[in-house]
Amino acid sequence: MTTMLDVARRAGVSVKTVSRVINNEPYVQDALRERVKLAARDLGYVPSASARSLRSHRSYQVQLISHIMTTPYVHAIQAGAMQTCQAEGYQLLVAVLPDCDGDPVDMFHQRFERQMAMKKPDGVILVPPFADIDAVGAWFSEQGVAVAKIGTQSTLNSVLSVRIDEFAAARDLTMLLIEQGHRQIGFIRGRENESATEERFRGYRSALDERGVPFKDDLVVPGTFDFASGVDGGMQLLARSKRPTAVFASNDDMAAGVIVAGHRLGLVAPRDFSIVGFDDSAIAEKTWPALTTVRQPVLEFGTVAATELIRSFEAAGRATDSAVRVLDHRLVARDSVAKVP
Amino acid sequence: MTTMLDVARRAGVSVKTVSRVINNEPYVQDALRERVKLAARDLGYVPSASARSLRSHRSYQVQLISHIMTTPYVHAIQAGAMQTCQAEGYQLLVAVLPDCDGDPVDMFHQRFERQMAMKKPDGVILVPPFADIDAVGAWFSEQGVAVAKIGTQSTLNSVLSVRIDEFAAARDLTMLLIEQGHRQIGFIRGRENESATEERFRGYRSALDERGVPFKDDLVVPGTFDFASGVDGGMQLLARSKRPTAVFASNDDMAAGVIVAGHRLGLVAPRDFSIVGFDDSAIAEKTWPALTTVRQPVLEFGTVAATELIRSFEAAGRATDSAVRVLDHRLVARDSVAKVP
DNA sequence: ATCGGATCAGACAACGTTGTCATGTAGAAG
DNA sequence: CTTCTACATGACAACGTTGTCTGATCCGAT
Repeated sequence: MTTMLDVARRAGVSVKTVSRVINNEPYVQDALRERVKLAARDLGYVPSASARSLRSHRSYQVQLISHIMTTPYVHAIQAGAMQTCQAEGYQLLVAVLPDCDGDPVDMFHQRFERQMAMKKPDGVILVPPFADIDAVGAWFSEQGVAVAKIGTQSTLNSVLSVRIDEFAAARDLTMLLIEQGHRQIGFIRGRENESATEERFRGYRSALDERGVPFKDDLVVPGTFDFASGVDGGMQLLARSKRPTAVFASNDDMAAGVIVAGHRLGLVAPRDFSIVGFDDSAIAEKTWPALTTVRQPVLEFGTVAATELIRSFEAAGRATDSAVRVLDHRLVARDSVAKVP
Repeated sequence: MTTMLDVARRAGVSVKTVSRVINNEPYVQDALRERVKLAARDLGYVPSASARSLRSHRSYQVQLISHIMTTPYVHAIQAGAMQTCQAEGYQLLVAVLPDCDGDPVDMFHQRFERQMAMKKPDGVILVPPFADIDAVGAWFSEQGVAVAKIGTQSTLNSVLSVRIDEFAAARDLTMLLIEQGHRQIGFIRGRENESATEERFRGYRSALDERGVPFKDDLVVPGTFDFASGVDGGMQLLARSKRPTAVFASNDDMAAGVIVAGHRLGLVAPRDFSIVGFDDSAIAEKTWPALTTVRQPVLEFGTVAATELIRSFEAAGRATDSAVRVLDHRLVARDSVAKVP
């Protein structure tokens, strides 16, 4: 293994100068800088991450923390974050905290205290539902770790938040249904205690109100963002004698469930009922009919979060500006919505 | 931050003794061992990963390398591997190598040489298509990194391989179709140059031969394991005047595509044609009809690979036994297959 | 009593980098 | 011509752990 010392000898300078060149520090003359770079390239020198982080107390690692790993939403965020991390010379660590009851903050404390001490990540990316628990973000902040939250409304000081305007998106989507003549629109909620659930519902209600469509309590059923709960919700809504003409499922997986529920009842979308999802995840174009939905730039969530995070501790001296990045959403009209006859 | 020195002082021993206790090395008396453990617990001591790996030349990291991050197959493997790594005190790093032409070995060399030098992972997990390129596995082996390959037939010396018997699984699935009276069975292949593609095809052919069903060349169409290619393949097979009565798609995503292709042609499964997939991935139960398929224990692939990997460098002295782990598959009969009228 | 081996514990150096401080140089200001 | 400042470089220690080596103790066998 070639070390800084080897490079230093080859370039005829001290190790410290090599270090300065490698880390782009000032106070090295251009000619010398070039000589060192050349020597490093010649020898195929690569800095040792462990030595570097041992000495500098920085890990060059970003930790992504999620509840579950097998949802396309989390997956896409991971893909985006990884892309950025790789490009910037950071490493993305992925951790999953499985379900467990009790205080989430305690859980985090217990689970991450050890890891934080071992290998303090420079930053963490939090996705829902953790992003929605202020105390979790606050805890990491206290530990001196930069925090980026994804998809949440809740904004905390000194914490970056990346999301779309879920309210507006849900409102747009509902408007589309109303414009097609629907006035009986069922709604399947997401997991409770997540801001997305509430925002999407607010958007739905707002569109109703705005267009003078009466809101009916019994058209709203609970859900948990997963396929099975979509089937349940779909059965509840579609089995009625006077069933809604359209269903707004709070995400695509649940919307796929509603389609299946329809089939079980002998109903085919969009002939017998219209259905919309949310997220534009992979399944949205794999169902029949393909889902009309609203696209979140999920991959971009990941890249933006990672980029801002890295920027924030790269410029360590500057104050951590708690920014909120609201990215654009986009309505994706496919085949699951039809005009009311 | 509390260090070994703090623990040593508190327990009244030398740092080296603390090190021995922490790493479960022999030659420490039980009483002393307990005293040290107590002191460590009292102080909330956690070893520093960077110092440890700087000195011991081990990273306590396992690297998962995949082609693409957004497939449920890779995802499940990641989830399994992570689970094990977390439990064993290792960290799972995830890297994605996007498409690019040229020699894959060159690509790996270029992309990982730097990372290998910086933070030599103790082991790597390779998934298809990389698992199928012997030279890639060999390269890592040469670098002194333990290698585990997933889902590939190709076995290399001193490399662990975790998979199911794809041939037998495909054979079973085809048998099921034949038993339902199908004799015109279309087949959609996977990506070429992956052993899974060939093995599944071999299984299909073998079942045909065994039951005396004539094999027809024109019933086999190409595919790439993704949804869109399933739609294409489905269109090719089902649009014919004399269409097959069943289709074997080499994975579930493509099978979902065939269902959609059917709809486009006005055909409904399983009434107008039967369809089977492969993998039992998440989408298999989200389609209508739900897919009959064969389940690969993908999550277990991850856990087994990680476990064996860790075991292998934990017992560094022992010879690296190049094992092949063949896990059990299971036929999952859902609703996409019907008897031939 | 003496020896030999197994067991136990500690002193010390080393891993490869970066932070601190000291030193040297050149140009500007007095 | 001196003094000051800004820029350039290097010597050295330190980060927290583990590998190596040496020494001490204990037991049973000579």
